[in-house]
Amino acid sequence: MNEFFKVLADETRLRCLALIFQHEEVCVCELIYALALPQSKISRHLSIIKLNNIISQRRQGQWVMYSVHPELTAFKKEILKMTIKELSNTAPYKEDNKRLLSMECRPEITLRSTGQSVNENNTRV
Amino acid sequence: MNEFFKVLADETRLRCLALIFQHEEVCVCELIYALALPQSKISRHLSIIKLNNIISQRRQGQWVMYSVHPELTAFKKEILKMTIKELSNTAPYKEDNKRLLSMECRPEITLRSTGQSVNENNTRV
DNA sequence: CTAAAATATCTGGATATTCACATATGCACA
DNA sequence: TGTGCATATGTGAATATCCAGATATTTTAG
Repeated sequence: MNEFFKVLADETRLRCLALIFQHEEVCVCELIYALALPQSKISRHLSIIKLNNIISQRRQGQWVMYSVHPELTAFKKEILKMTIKELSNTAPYKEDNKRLLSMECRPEITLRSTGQSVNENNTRV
Repeated sequence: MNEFFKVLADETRLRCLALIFQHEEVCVCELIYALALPQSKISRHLSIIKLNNIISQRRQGQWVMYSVHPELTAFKKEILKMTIKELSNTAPYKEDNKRLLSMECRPEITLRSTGQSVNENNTRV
């Protein structure tokens, strides 16, 4: 359990988690854009979150999409939901969300508009 | 907020918090006994929790009693309440609680039975 | 096959955390 | 005033974490 809180004990990881929870599924390049942080930093924090089974990833062509882990316990999901609700209207979380929404050519949008079904023909890791 | 989770990201601190929340008010020697850890370790972690305004302390004679900070936000209180509920029946939290209850001459009990007045007939442990 | 984009991982250094032990401080009581 | 209990804090070593920059891997496009 303290390992779970260790994951939440870093602002970069909370910012990633907030966007993933609020947008269902985001790819790494969207997080890099929205958080305006170096790619290696985002990628490393995502791998820490994933190691703790909070998120899962799937490759969609050239992109890797991250989403809430389907087997995340109700308790952890509730903690995250409450925390993100608490943070979502404060800096830098609010701005992160704005930047993501203003991003052009988002992979997620591209996938949806080209009719590629995100949930059907792919397996989650 | 990530600072708050940093406090929860350590098992010793979670164990201290669990007993403080469950018993309203406990002193350091009770925590040392219940957790069976070195005194300096308990004291150091308590000061970290206190620095984050999660608990407050008051001196009662020779003892220092710790309790939930009266101005702890509803959000943080709820997170802690949920977390402790989740942990209370697992090791080592369950055993901590048992040991505390089996402790003889607990200061808290002594204080209650003497009507909170420590200066009259308080005997040493 | 080659190049470029997206992502992951390695590396070394800076910083933070944790710990045990020793010591200091505050309090009660004889 | 001295002694002992309860608690806090200083110290240095061991360990963990975080970071930027470099490099590796996978995939798509040409």
